[in-house]
Amino acid sequence: MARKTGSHSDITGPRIRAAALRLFAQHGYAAVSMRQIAAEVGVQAGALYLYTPDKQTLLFDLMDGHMASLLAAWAAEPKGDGALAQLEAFVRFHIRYHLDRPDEVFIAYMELRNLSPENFAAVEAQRRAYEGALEAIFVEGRASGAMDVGDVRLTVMAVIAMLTGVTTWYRDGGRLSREDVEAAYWRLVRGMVVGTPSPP
Amino acid sequence: MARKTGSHSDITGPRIRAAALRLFAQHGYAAVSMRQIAAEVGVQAGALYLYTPDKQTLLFDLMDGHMASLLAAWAAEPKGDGALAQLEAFVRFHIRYHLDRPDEVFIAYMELRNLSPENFAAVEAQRRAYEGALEAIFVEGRASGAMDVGDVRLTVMAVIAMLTGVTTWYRDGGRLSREDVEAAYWRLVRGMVVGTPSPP
DNA sequence: GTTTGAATTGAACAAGTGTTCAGATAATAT
DNA sequence: ATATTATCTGAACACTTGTTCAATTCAAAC
Repeated sequence: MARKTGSHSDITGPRIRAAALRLFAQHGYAAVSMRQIAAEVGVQAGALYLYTPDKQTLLFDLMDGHMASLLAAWAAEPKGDGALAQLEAFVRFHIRYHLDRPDEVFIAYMELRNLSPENFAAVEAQRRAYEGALEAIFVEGRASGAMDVGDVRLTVMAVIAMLTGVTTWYRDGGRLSREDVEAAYWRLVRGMVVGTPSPP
Repeated sequence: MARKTGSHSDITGPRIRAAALRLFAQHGYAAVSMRQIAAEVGVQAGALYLYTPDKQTLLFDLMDGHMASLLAAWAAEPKGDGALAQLEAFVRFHIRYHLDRPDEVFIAYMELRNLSPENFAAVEAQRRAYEGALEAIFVEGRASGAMDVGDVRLTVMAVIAMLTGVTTWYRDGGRLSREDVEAAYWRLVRGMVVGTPSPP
């Protein structure tokens, strides 16, 4: 036997990416075999190569697609006026977007070392572009006097690490709602950049 | 030929752990073979099994040992009086300790999914104990009125994620000294928990 | 100098790896 | 109903995987 009934290229392609995403996130790129991905889709391993040239490209497409979507979504986000309003928008956007895509986020932060040098450079460039968006907000906030930012680069890295970490502990249906979480993180970030009353 | 000249059990054991640590951190547990570890030590793959029952235990020992050392080091750290002083001690300790052991930290946060269920539970318990140390500081800080902490658990996770993230970007000999970094992060954390002047 | 025992080799095992491809099948176009 | 083509199978390729173990070698004890 060969081709299954109801098989279509435009349905199998996305299913392969979805299966790879799930399995890579759960077990890690190196620990997942092409045969496992194929089994999840209900297809033989050879069929995967109709949709991806190799395993490495499969990983790269997932990460590259995720970063591109992230940048596009932030570009399309309504930002409000003033640096503080933009910072709040960034914080809430980042949390919302990341909580909606835990597998993509996990892969994008964990599988960088499994990318070939060229693929790594491409993903890294997108990551820096995203960090640049937050950096621009801090620069403007400092210029306008709305914020008291110390080292901009360090603050960017600190805030992003803090926000992204939400995916490691937040679970839907838990003690806190997503709105609770957004508000709590915004309160923390706000405290980080609006000068404290009197340093000791 | 068999046994090499100058080979000793008490020298090979640590060298195996060191090689495994380095390779696991660089390429990931699943991507590193026992033969690669053996080659790094200058020994045949079979010899590794004099020092570890299997690959999984090798990983677990590294992670378990790291968490145990971390807890012991924090317990031995001079903490000072008052919740704010203890928080500063925690921040500085965490950064210093983690910057000194980038490979251990990387493994402890990235290879959890490669642990067997029992081993995972053991490491997770130690992680929770460490988080508990920070949680206790926040609880005391709130009780004494020295801090304005919202959700304690969320704040614990946020601060630890933020601090641990320092290992992803800090490089010795770069623009900032370790003292700069410690001071900058402490400033940020302080702002997160000492009430801001006037919420909008 | 001989015996003893720990440390290590090197080969073997069965299973799994990513990838290729000729051939088989089913949907589509005629 | 027939021909065409995109889709998928199943087997094969050469190689790597974690782990075991009899045989070998070296260092220390006597």
